[in-house]
Amino acid sequence: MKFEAITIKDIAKATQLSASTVSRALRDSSEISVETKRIVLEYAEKLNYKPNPIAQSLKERRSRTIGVVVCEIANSFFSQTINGIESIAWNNGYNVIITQSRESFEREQLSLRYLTSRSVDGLIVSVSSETKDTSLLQDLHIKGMPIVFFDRIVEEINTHKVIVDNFSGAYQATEHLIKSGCKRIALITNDPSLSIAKDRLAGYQAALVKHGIEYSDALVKYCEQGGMNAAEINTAMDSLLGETPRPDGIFTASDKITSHVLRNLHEKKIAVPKEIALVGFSNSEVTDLFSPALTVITQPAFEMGELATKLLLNLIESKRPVTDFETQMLTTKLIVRKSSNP
Amino acid sequence: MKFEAITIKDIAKATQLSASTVSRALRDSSEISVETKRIVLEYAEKLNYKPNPIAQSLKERRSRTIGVVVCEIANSFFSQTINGIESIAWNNGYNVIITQSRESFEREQLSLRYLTSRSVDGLIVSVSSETKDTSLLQDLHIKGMPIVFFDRIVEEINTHKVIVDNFSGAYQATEHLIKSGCKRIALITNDPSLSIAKDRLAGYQAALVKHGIEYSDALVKYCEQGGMNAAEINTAMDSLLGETPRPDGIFTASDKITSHVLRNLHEKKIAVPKEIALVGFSNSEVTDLFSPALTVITQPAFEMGELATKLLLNLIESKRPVTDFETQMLTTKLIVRKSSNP
DNA sequence: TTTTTTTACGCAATCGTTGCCGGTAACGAT
DNA sequence: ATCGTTACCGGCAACGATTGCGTAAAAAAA
Repeated sequence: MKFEAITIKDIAKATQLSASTVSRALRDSSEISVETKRIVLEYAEKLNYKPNPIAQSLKERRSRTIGVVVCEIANSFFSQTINGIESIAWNNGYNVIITQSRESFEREQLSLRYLTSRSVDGLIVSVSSETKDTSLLQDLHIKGMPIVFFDRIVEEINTHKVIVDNFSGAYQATEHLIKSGCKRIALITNDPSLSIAKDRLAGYQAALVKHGIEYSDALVKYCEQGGMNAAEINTAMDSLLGETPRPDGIFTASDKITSHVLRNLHEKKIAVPKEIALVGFSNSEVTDLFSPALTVITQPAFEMGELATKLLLNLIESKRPVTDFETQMLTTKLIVRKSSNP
Repeated sequence: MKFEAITIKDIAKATQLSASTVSRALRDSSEISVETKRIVLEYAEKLNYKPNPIAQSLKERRSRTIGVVVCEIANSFFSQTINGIESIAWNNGYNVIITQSRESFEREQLSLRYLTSRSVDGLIVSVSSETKDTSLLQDLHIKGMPIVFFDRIVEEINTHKVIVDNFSGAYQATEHLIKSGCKRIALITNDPSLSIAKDRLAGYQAALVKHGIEYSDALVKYCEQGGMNAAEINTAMDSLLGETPRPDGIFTASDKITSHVLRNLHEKKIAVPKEIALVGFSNSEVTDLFSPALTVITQPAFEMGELATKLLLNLIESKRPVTDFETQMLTTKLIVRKSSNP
């Protein structure tokens, strides 16, 4: 079952012209007479001719397609980012192919290989929490593949990056918990190898220091799979709740972790915020409906997607190799709700 | 800035063979000697050769790409469906291009034109709530473009379809509200032109009839934009709450509508389920955390995506035109929680 | 040894589009 | 009459991979 589109040759045959003339007429070349152009355009219009982008890609050695690698589409932050990416890409005639690693290094590698073999013109990447080995990305970067990182960036690769001020976001969240009266604040975050985990940990620590609270390793839990499975978070919670004195506040550093932690607290019938206050990174649009309504740090996800795409298109369409890369840092927003208000 | 991949010609030059021989060696043709194959394969392996899919597409007149049109990625139901679509597509060496209409007919048309001009091999579509004119889709279908509809299907086009049993889902939900003691049950649903809205309305009505409750038009509200903006839902709610006697139960027929309605009830400080019970279609993974925990009808979104893709691949890879189409109907699941338990 | 068959490879065309070169006709200038 | 210009258009080649056809050399059969 095939869907046959009409080609330049069809128009050439019908108009008794050569393919090259038709091509030029369609591209409004000055070498073609007005009359010929009229005939060709009329015919093309009638048959609803659309140039075959595959043939164009082959000829121009570019696909007008960008590849996106995120860990999970069904995650508010990333789906919002993707919206931003698509909006800019579409406006510039670019196509977007989305892949997800589901926090698996192996799947990420497969995605990258797939996308590059599919001849994408550039990549927008947020790495998985399993990704320690960045050699493939390095390789692609060196070979000239335009890459923009966002959110979970790879520090050692020098290219455009889009992030939020994770340090200050975490600082704000932690400070807010302190000001709400919490004395022992736990942090549950992603794998420590991730850039965002490092920055958020630093912000958390800085807020503690600032307010004269002693930092304790025992109150910081890392989730290697970033909350993909509940078990990981439950283990972390069990450990935290075993501490004496028990934490009276938890700062969670990702969407999934935040909701899993709240669920865990519900299951254990621990009152939020009365017994334990909760503040978390989350871009979900329904956290105001949670029980209790969640205090969250949100990221300008859509804007991040837009920005990353603009930067990528700059790279792709730059005539000469770019060596001057920038890291754009946007700001987070703290939305105070009940979960942090004992 | 260009990323140059290695081609068959590079291998040909290096091995002193012709491009055709290299091609045949790579495809393990019997016309090529074992020794030559070894040399070629070794070299290809060393340089990490990957055939250029664009060139292959041009030659084979297929892109191994499927286009997806949904109204919104950042919606649990659709993002889960997309996960299902991608999993099957990838396993079969197919690429997925996702587009969103955001409930706009115009954007949907643009998406369809874009995808077909991009030479996708087939389409998976869930139409927008604005879509009354299906002529473009009809046209594509007639011209031989393989199409599979899911969720919001187009009844008048005869092709494969994947849906859930919306009638019985709505029936269950409504009956559950009745059994929970509700006497006046309102329905807030999508634009009535949508297939799912019709089926869900019918299920709602059937449950009322079955239990001897009179149906009233005043208790049914349609949201043309399917809950894309809160205003639409607030208007519907104001109207419903103005009824006397006021509804004591609401059945909401989509993800977005459900959360907007709950938010509206919160704002109006109406106790759920005490004053008004709430049951809604939702595939969000956090409705158990809502205040109160939501009773929901969930759909097997991932499976729907998988199934739709399998059906589409059947169409695409079928040698002869397919005339025998099927409509696969999966079942919904009612998850009872607090919001319906006065 | 001669003829036939088999093996193993190259040539050229193809997919749709476009850049480059070349060619022709018309026209004015010399 | 000859040359140069300009306007307009066609042919060829190429992008990378694939394939039908042709053919030299090697092997087998006569």
